[in-house]
Amino acid sequence: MSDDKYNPKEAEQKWLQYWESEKIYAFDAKKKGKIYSIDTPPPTVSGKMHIGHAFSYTQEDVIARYKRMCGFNVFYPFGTDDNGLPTERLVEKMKNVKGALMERQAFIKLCEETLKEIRPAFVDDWKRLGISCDFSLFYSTINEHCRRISQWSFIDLYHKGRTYRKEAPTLWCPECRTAIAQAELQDKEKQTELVHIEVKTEDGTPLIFATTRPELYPSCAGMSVHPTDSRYNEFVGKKVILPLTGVRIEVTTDNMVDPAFGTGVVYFCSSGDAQFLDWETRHPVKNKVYLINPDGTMNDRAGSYAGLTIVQARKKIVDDLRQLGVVKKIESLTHTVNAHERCGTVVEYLSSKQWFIKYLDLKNAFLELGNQLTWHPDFMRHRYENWVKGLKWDWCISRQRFFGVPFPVWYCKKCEKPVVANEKDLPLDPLKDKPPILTCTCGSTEFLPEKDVLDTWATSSLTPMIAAKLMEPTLSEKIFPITLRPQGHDIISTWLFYTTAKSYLHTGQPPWKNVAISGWVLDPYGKKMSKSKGNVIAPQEIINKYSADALRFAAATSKLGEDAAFQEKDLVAGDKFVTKVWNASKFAFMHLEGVDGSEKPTEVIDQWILSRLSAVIEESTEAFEAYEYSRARFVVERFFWDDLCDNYLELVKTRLYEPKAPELKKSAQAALQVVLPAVLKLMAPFTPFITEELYHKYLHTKEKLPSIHVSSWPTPQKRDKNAEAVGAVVVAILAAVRKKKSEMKLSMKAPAKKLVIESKVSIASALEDLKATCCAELVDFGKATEQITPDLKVSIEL
RNA sequence: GGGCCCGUGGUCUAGCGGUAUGACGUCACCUUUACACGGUGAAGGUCCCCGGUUCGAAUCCGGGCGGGCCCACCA
Repeated sequence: MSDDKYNPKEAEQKWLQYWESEKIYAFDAKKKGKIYSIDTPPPTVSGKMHIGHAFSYTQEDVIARYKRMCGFNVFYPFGTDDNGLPTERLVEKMKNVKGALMERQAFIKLCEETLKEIRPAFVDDWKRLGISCDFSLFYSTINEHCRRISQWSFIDLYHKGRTYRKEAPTLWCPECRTAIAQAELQDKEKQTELVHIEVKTEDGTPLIFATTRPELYPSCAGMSVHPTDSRYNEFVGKKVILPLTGVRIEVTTDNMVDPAFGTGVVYFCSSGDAQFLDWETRHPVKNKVYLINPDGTMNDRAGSYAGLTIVQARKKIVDDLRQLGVVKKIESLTHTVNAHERCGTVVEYLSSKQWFIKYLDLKNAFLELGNQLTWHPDFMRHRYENWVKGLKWDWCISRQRFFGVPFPVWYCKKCEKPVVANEKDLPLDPLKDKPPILTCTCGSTEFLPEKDVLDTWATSSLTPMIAAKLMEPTLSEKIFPITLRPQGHDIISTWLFYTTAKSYLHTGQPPWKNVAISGWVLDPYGKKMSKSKGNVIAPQEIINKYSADALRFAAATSKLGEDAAFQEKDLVAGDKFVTKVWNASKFAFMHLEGVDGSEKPTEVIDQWILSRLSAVIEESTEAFEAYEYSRARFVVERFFWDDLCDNYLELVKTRLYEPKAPELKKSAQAALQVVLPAVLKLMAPFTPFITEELYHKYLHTKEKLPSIHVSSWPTPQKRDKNAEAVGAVVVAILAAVRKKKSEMKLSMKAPAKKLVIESKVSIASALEDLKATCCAELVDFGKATEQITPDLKVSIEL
């Protein structure tokens, strides 16, 4: 027995299979009582699980396991997000194709097949972590179930008057050739040139403006200066003539002009320009000119620049202006521009027809909804509020892509009136299916299908409903609103906000009760991990090198909402913990053979450890209830290592091996048979594999449950303050003796000739245990010399 | 420019009103019948800086400095 060792590789595989085959984590639809439901984040199928996933999914799983042991019927589904642009990009890369150049249905089929091929291995990474999802409650955001709900959502909002279709300047990605939403923007540092161009008024006075976007020059609509800028007073209200195009425009004033930037003169254009949209609200332009094509090239209205890319056009226009002698200066400039987060391309604003969800009028309602949520940690609510307050656009939900949920919409060929599908026919594809009516109100019988697909967020913002509706209606009503939404702070402005918005629009309620926001995993130096920096740590390799338990142990060190630098030493610590639990259990259960439960803890040291255990159960439970799993892990680990292993087990060894009377051993057994199982259970949410192994090895026959993970969370007993006080003094004396022996470079087994104790707390009841552990030959109570604590002095003679 | 978070021994971290927790690393010692993947001990800290509140501050308040994230601006 003593040389048997724990092999995590074998054991973890064994338990993974066991949990799955025995359906340990299955949601019990028939069970009565309280449900704890989780809106599990569906990871985007894009390669592999990364270390950030490994940490955050562990953190939510720890909570799920705790709740399950507390008796909740835990509803913990698992989904994958494999809809839309990210999948298209992945498939294009894997299969070396371009969606835009393929036949539409062939590309969709290729996406579906590719997903089918890679999904199982992808999901396996999550299973390997030991998360306790019910994997039979599975969804993919592109499957029928999700398409149905996603299309229903659109129709519901359409009938509620919350969707509209409009031709308007929209954020546009020229690389992906689709409209995108505000939330999909990312900052990008860019090196560019600020070109100073001279124009003249009608009477010939020169005026110089500076721009980073000279390619938009053909659509120049006006110029502004700051109203208090004395340099330009004389220009206000006058017209200037643009060289090259000959267009006359008026100089106006605008408070938004920064006199210190460039020359203090702003020119604004009626196309491809974020600034214009803002300027236009104050300086209306009658004839807008859009210069840029959906693919990022210049169109016919750009005259001789037609067909050039934006970058080419910029160069050519500057060259042409230079030949006219009006380019006065070119400065280089680094500035931040908006780029599409999926591909990094600088976005443009293009006028196109798109579907929107109208919600800018609901900011206050969204803020109120955010208030109704319990945030873990609380300060994360500011991120949400900040985002809601800063919303400027309605939500553009149409995407000019292929692999996504189709809009359930057709248009009358004659009057363009949209025709929306019936709910009972969902899911459908207007490119394949017929509209629900034969004749439009205008009399026409011809309809055109909508070709656009829905924004992926339009579907993933429905996950609470998608999850709940995996169950039959009466049950899904109990599951919704979901108890917990776990997610990262990077997607508060997308996933969290959109989900809240949709829930409000459909139901008027918040989608969840709690949100738990996990932090990032940074590299050991505190920098963000990225493939380009080469500092990525693969969780699969970590699990192979250590174990899933060790990885989870490390993941549970960082608090919710806090970024944590990845430290390999945390894995070493996890590994050591697993070994230590194994050995301590082996020791304890070896001495518990033959117990019948009639043993009573009569010795004060045994009462001490039991009382300490109760204190730890209280602390751990309290921490878990506040979603502070890291504190829960910390207190249990300290109790286990310090109180239990280093002190208690040493203090009772003599009584266990060579008891002076049988009752003395029985008293220790009475404590051990409570403490060890409790520690295993307190640690089960963190290290589910080793605790399951030990449960089956030693406790299964007694409790007769199929798994420690469906056993009950320990309950604290009444504390024994006297025993706790005695225990604390005994531990302090033991430490003093150990220190002395260590200073003398002696073995801990070296005898102590004499020990004198001067303590305000009487420790007479623990004397035999202390004496044996210190190997003291003689113990006296009386005046001692060495101050240990204010209430304790000892003298040690070796 | 606005908001939020953070700043503790070499490194990471706990504590968040009574001068400091643990891990890793370093050093010394101990083969003690659960564990050498161990045990015992040691060295190592102006708790970012300056004010204030308080009998007392790492902990609360104000102001700096430094780092990070989100948002806005960027002609």
